[in-house]
Amino acid sequence: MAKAVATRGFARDRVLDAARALFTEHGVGGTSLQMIADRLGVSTSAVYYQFRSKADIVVTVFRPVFEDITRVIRIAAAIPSREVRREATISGMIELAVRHRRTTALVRTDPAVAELVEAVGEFRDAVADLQVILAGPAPDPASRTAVAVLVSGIFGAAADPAVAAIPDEELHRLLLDCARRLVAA
Amino acid sequence: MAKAVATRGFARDRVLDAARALFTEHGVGGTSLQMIADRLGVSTSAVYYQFRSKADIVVTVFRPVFEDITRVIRIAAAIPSREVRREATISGMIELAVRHRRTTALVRTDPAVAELVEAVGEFRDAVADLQVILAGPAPDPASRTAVAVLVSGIFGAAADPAVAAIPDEELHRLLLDCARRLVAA
DNA sequence: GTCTATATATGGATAGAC
DNA sequence: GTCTATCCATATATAGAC
Repeated sequence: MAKAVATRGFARDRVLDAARALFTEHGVGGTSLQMIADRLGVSTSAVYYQFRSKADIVVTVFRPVFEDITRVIRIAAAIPSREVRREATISGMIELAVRHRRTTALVRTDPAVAELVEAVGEFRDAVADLQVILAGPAPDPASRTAVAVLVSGIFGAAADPAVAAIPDEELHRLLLDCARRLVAA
Repeated sequence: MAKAVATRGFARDRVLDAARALFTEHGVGGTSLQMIADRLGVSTSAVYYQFRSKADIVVTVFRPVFEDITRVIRIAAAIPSREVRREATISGMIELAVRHRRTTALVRTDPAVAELVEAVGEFRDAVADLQVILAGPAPDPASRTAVAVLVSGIFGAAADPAVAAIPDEELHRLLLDCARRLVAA
C-alpha cells in the first residue's frame, strides 16, 4: 500500500484511466466519483478539480471511440463500390474494436452510454451512418439480422475475457475471418 | 392518466413486468425501486411488500433465463456426438434468446447481472457449461474467438431494436443461418 | 492541486398506521 | 395490501480553507 504516487501533471489522464477501468468492471451507472477518487487515493473534490461533472468524464472517455467510428465512416464514404465500401467499414470497425477493446464493449451495451449517444448528436450520427453503410438504406430482415449479429458479435467478442490473452493483430485477423463468414451471402 | 387500475391479485407479476421493462431501458443499476413504484402508480413500500429487496426482484426476473440455459445444457449433455451436441446447444440457445429477447440482452452485458451470475452458483455453472460445450475444454484462439462472436452476436442481435419487428419464428431461422455460417469451419 | 466541510438529492430499507 | 413517515447510506456537486 505505497502512498499514492502523484506522478504529477497528468492528473486528468489518471482520472480517465481509473474511470475507464471502473466503467468496464461496474458499468457507467455502477461507478461513482467516490470509486474513482478512491482508486486514485484522492478525494472526490480532487476529481472535480479536473472535471466539471461525471457526465464530463463519461463523454471524455468515450469521445475517442466515436471519433474513430466517424473517421472510419468518412474514409468509407469516399469509396464508390458498395461492396468495397462495406469491406472497408467492417475492417475499420474491427480495428477500432480491438484497439479499444474494453471500452468498446460498453458502447454497444451500457444503458448510460446509450443515453449519451442519444444526447450527443455527433455520436448519434456516427452510429446511424454505420448501420446504413453496413445494411443499406432499406434492408430486408435477413440483412438486418446479419448486421446485428456482426456488430454485436464484433464489439462483444473484442471485450470478452475469453479472448483477452490473444494479441491485437491475431484477434483482428480472427475477427475478420468471422465477419467474412457472416456476410458472405 | 386514468388512475392506476389495480388488476388485483397479480401485484407481484406487475412488479416483475415493470422491472423487466425498466431494466431493459436503463439497465439494472440504473433502475431504482422508486422508478418501478412510479410506473405502477404505487409507493416503494408497496413494492417492498411483494419483494424483500431489489436483489430479490433482480434474481426473480433473471431466474427463468438461467433455468432455460440449464435446461438446454442438460438436454445437450445427453447427446454423445460432439457435433450434434453443439448443434443442439446452439439451436436451444437461439430459441431462448429469441423467446426472452429484451431480457437476454442484459444477461451478456449488464454489469449488475454479471455480478449476480458470479454470486449465484447455479447461474455461474450454467454459463460455464455453455462455454465448454460450445468451444470445447481447451479451445484454440480461433475457436475462442468464434464462440465469443457467436454468443455475443446471438444474444446481442436478438435484443437489437433493428430486429424488433421480425416475428420470433423468422428471427430464429435467420439467427440459425448466421450461426451455421459462423461455426462452419 | 488537494483538503474539509457541507448542501442537496436520491436510493434502499423498515416500522407502524390505516 | 397500501400508505406515511422515517432512517441511514451514498451520490453529485459546491464553497472555501490551506
